[in-house]
Amino acid sequence: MAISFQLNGTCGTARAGNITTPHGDIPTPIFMPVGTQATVKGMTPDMVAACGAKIILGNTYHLTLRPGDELIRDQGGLHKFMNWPRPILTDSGGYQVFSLAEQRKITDEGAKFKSHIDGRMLELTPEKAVEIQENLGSDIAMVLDECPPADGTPEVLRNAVRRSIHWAERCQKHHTRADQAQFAIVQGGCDLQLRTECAGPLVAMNFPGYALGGFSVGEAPEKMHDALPACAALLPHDKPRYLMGVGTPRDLIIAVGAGLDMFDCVMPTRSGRNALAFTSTGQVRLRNAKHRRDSAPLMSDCTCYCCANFSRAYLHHLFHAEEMLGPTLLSLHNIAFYIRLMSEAREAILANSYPEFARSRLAALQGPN
RNA sequence: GGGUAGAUGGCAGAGUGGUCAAUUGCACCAGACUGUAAAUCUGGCCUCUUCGGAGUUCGGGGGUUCGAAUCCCUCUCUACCCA
Repeated sequence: MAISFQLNGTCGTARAGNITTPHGDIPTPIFMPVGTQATVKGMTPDMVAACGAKIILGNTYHLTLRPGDELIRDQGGLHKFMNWPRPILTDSGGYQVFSLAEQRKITDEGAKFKSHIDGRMLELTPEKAVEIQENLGSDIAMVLDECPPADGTPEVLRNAVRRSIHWAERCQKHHTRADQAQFAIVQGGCDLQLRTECAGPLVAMNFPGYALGGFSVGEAPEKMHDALPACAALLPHDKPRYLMGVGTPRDLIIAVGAGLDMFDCVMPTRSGRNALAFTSTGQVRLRNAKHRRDSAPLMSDCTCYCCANFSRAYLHHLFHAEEMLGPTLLSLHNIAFYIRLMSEAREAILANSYPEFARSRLAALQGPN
C-alpha cells in the first residue's frame, strides 16, 4: 500500500487522522494548496512549506499539455522537477471536463479536449490519465471522472455517475505503481440517491481513499452543506475522505463537521492574487480605499510572514502599484490561514469540542465566507 | 514686441453644425472568484433620480442658427518659433 490512514480521534462525525505517504505524513483534516502547473502560483516551495502545507496538488491535464508528463518523468518526477519533496496529489483532469466544457467532447471511451494553449486535440481516457499520473509520480492519483455542472439534468447526472464508475474500474485495472495510491471519486450532484448508487460500486472496489466530486460547481453553498453529511457517510470510515475543490473557510468548517478529511481549492491563491484576503472575521479586499492609511496588519493574531511584517496600507499600496509581491504575500497569508484553520479544527476534534469550535468560528465570519 | 498652434469631464486624448452627457486609455470606486484557460473578469465613474428619466457641461464673455464642444467676434491663458 502506497499510503495508510489512521484515525486519531473523532468528535461526532468529525474526524482527526493521519495519512502516511512515501513523501511524508499528513495530519487531517488538511487543506491542500493547488499547484496546477507544478507551482503554487507566485510562491516558492519554501514559502508554501512555511505556511504549514503538507501536501499540494498538481494537474494531469495541464502538465501533460505542458511541459509533458514524460518530460517530467525524465526530469526525475514531479517532486524533483518542482522541488517539492513532500506529498503531492494529482487531479486527473476530471475537473477540466467541467471547466473546459466548451472545447471538449465526452464519450464512454474518454474525453477529447481541444488544447487551450494551441488548439490541438488531446484525448484523455481513464488509462491515459493513469499513465500520465504515474509518469508524474504523485503520491495520490485521482481516477478520471466526469464532473457535471450543478444545472445538469437528472439524465446528465446519471450519465456522469455511470461513466465515473466505469472509468474508475478502468483506472484501477490500469494502475501499476505500488508507491502511488489511487483515489476514487463519487459523483451524483446533490441527489443522495445518485450519490448512493455511485458510492456503492466504488466502495466495493476497495480504493485506498475516496473523494466527493461535483460539488461547488454552481449550486448554492447551502445545498452542498446540506448534502455533505449523508454523502460523507457513504464513504468508508477507515479511509481518507476528500472533498474536491472546496472551498471557503465556512465550507471547510461545515465539511469537517460532516466527516471530510481533505480539501483543496484555488480560492486562497486565486483570491490572494486578486487582493482578497481571508481572515477569521471574513474577507478583506485589500484594494479598497479604506485600507490606504491602515497601519494595522491584515489579521492581528496571525503569525504568517505577511501579517508579522506588513501593514494593510502597504498591501494596499502593492496592489495599486501592481507589484508582484502583493499577490505573493496574500497567497501566503491565505494558505497559512486555511492550513491553520484545519490544524485548529484537528485540535478541537481531538479535544472533543468540535461543535463549539465550529459554532464560534462560523459566528465570527461576517459575510458569506 | 511679431508669428503660429492650441484650450474638451482627475489626467492623456477623440470628436469639428443635430444620432454628444460627449469614443478610447489611464487613474479612481465597488463587486465577483470554490478538484486554476484567471496577477483575471464585471460594473460604476458631472449632479439629482420614484432608475422611466430630469438638470447643468467642452477656457471666459458675446454672437450666428430651429439647433453649437463644433461657425464668427472678443478677452484670458498655454506651447513653440522669430526678434
